Amino acid sequence: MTGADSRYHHGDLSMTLVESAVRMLATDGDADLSIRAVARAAGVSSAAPYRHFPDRSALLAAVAAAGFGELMTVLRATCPEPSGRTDIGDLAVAYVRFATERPGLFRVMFAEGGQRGSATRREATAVVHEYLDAGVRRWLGIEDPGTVTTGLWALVHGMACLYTYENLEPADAEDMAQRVRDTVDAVLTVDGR
Amino acid sequence: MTGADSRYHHGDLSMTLVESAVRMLATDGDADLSIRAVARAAGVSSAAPYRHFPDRSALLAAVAAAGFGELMTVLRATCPEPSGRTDIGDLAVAYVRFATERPGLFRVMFAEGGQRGSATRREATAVVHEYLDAGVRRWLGIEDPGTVTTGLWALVHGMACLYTYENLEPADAEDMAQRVRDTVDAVLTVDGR
DNA sequence: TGTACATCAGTGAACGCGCGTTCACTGATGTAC
DNA sequence: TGTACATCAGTGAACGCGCGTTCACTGATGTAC
Repeated sequence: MTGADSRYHHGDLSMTLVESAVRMLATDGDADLSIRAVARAAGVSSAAPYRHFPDRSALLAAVAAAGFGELMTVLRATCPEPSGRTDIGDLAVAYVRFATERPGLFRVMFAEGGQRGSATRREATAVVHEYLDAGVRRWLGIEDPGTVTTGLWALVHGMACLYTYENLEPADAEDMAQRVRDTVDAVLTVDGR
Repeated sequence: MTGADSRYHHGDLSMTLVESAVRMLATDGDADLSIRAVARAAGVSSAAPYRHFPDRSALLAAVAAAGFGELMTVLRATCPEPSGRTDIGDLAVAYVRFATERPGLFRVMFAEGGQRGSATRREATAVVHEYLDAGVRRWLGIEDPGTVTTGLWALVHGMACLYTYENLEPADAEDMAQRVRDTVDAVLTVDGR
């Protein structure tokens, strides 16, 4: 996302800015990420970011993109090649944990970063979808599991939102992991056909 | 939420403010809902709201509460006593449609309105959960479907989020309704036990 | 019924603030010769 | 190798803005007598 910046002779400010923003969100999940505050955190003047981003929303988009990168790193580290129901459960836990541990970044990724439906955003979410889709395909052995994948993603994403914004009773990390697993299991074994 | 205000001799400003805020969110889903802007929309001075709400977050909380009221009205109108899989599908469609048609209100309800985990918020979401829980109980005929209910809610809420923020390809209302139904069906009939 | 009074919802001006963005600048860097 | 120059990332001051909140006020209302 911040590639092609290495030619800048004064270090890689655009990457530094994104990292500062991510750190701010880690410290305060409700942080507002103003250009000025991010510049301050990065130790540069408030005009400096404009050498790298045309405006505030471009910075937010870059932060969101970095967030999607981190999410994919976490998911792949959890399970490089998901292929069974246990893997799905592990991924669900990792996804929800990512959201609850980094609520600010999660918020920017899915609600604020970049204008809705921008190409960059679409690409980032497509990566998540394809990764999950491949896993579901291996798991169920069906050709095109698109709808199932969307459903599973929505299920996991929904839990992430509800837990992150404390619409479901909070629990410690271990407790939450178990609840997430139980919930996925419960939905997948409903006998409602 | 705005009860006990009828004693104000100058009309019911607190209700007017909430309604103005809801209308602003309907016009612009990304509206920021500042005290001043809401007061302006309601046709009063920017100090007037402070006679009814201690601060901005209290106004947001009232707007969120109104939103939950509207959501429940929509759900109950869709299906007063859900009891079968078709009903679940209808509710899913209604829920997602509510979110995509009123993205601003939806955002305030679940992400911004009132501090996270406040009692009011907890109560509002509990109403949603209990309504769904009763439906799932009638549908599956089991005593305590808590986990299934949570899962279904997360599934539906996840779709609402992903469609609202255009992380899933947008579609017209009818198309979306069909996709939502298909997605719920797909997840409920996965043979992964 | 009429009047004096207490209440209190709403006013309008003011406060201090942080914001996004622009602009002319400066000074470190890399390069052509 | 040394020098003059072009580049351009970062500066610091400034702009105009809308914000949340406070405050002394005013004037319509309801009520006690």
